[in-house]
Amino acid sequence: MDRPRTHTHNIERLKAAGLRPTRQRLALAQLLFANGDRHVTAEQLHGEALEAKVPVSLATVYNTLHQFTESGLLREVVVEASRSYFDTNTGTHHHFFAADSGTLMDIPAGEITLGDLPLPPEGTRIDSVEVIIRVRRAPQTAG
Amino acid sequence: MDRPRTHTHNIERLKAAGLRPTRQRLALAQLLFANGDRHVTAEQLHGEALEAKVPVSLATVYNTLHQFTESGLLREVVVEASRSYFDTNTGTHHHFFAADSGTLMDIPAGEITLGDLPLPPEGTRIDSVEVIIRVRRAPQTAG
DNA sequence: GTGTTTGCAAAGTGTTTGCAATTTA
DNA sequence: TAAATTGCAAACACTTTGCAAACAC
Repeated sequence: MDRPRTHTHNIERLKAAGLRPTRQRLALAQLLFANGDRHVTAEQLHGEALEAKVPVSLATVYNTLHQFTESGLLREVVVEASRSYFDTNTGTHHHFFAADSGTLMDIPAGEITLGDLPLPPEGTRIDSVEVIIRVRRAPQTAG
Repeated sequence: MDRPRTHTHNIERLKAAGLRPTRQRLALAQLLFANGDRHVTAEQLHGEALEAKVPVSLATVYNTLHQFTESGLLREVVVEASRSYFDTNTGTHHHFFAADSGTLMDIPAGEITLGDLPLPPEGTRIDSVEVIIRVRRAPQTAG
């Protein structure tokens, strides 16, 4: 009972998304939404759930991440061919990605100015625009 | 002998990259670089090679794509969590991506204006900046 | 000849799926 | 109780790897 507000909030959140607030989904929502914006992989979240003494199967974590994404609670970010990242920030924004460490960092939309966009190919319309700035450990500031 | 120039060119290209111009690598280079900019997946390229009566194993296609990428002959584009795309255009540019059809299209760097970029996180430096514009089949121009 | 490259088939990774048991409403 | 959800384990797609045979120089 030490965080009734967040708990209640998450129940609302799930209900609003049309998802039954099950023990597993609530626990995952807790991990995802309790502390601000996060970027997680399925494995990561699964690990955290187990640490938090919430036994959830990896399959359920995957299912839940996808359900959350479909409901607009999460956004999927594709930066690595191998892993999928899920971002709790669903608004328009961009990312720094450090392949070294597998770390994603948000860049608020306002920090990048995009001029006019080119017209999309015939018969299509723009769905989203994302800027990915790949960074690497700086060897040294100077030689 | 119907395209000695391209053939020779590709031999040079491979040698310059420090790769032995083997039958397989030459054939793949032919498919990749003969007709302007391309975006291919390993499976696609493998299929094309077989069609062109050049028996290459999928493993070799993967190896070759990676060797080409390491040598700077190709660039890898990450837009889908499942597949890897390889782009023969290694210069700075951006992409339209139609998830529907799995189609990637180049956007010349000049067609997108990026204002000042935010400072990269402490201890890192910017490696690349890419804009991905996701598009979808337009339902209709108007309702 | 000698070292590189190929190709097969097996192994690996992250992810998805089928289905019985469990849980929610 | 009916319908949704879970979890296991098996199945999956894509990719990588080990090693003997084939090839390039």
